[in-house]
Amino acid sequence: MTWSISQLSREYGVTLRTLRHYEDLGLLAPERRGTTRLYHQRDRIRLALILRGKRLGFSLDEISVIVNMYDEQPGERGQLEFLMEQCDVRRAQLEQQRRDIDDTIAELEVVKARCREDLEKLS
Amino acid sequence: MTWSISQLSREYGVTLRTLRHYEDLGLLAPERRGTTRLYHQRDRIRLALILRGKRLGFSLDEISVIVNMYDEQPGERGQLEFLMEQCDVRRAQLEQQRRDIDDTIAELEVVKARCREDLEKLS
DNA sequence: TCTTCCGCTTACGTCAACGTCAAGCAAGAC
DNA sequence: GTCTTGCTTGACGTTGACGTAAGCGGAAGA
Repeated sequence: MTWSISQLSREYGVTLRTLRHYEDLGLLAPERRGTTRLYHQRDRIRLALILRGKRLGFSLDEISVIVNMYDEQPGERGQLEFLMEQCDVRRAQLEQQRRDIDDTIAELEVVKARCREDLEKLS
Repeated sequence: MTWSISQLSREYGVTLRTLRHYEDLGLLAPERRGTTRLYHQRDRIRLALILRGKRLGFSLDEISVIVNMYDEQPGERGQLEFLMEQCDVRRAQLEQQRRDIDDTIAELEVVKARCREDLEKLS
């Protein structure tokens, strides 16, 4: 099962340009039948990872690091230790982000409560 | 108690240019003593909100909307309802982000576990 | 055969979020 | 006085993440 560039584009809500751009950056590497791109399941998974990274506000460079972490081959000791370190760094960053999110949600609820009060005074 | 631009800059780890840029966009509005900027507590709070928004990956335009939500005056019914709606929209977005974070953290743990296994095989 | 879709590459354009000078003012140190 | 330090306002430069043509190729339908 493979997909064309426009099928993938429609399905994930991104433009053709975007998909080609990600390829230029080495984030995607679809098969080629002649010059035409053929996307496999592994490309879809990568794309999903990329888009999730974007929703989290990471740059494509950072995303590149992250998605490549998922399919590293075993490698040598130093590299493995570096990879684990990177995991921890990302994790710390993500947990900070989650705290930020919780704080923001809490504050939004305060704003809403104030709105409700003001609305009641108006009626 | 007030702060100069370079004090604020040092404290929050942003450049002078950035602070002036935020002012150009209407995100900050420090007092002026002559031409010199004087930042008050309210400016510090706003800056903290802005930076938190950035950590969450929002654009300065979006951040502008959010921080201005915090200090809207009561206003009329339509506006209040719109504001509450905006709160819900943001909240939904933030909750999606939290799910993304949790998924990513879980996957990072998988990567780390694989690393640990590979390391053990090496020793 | 002609046109109409895809799809391809090349390349310049754009927008956000600043970076990076340049040039100038004002106040305190020497 | 002048030198340094800190602040100011332009204004052009840069980087990331694409947008937007322009121009071409191949397959498929009228």
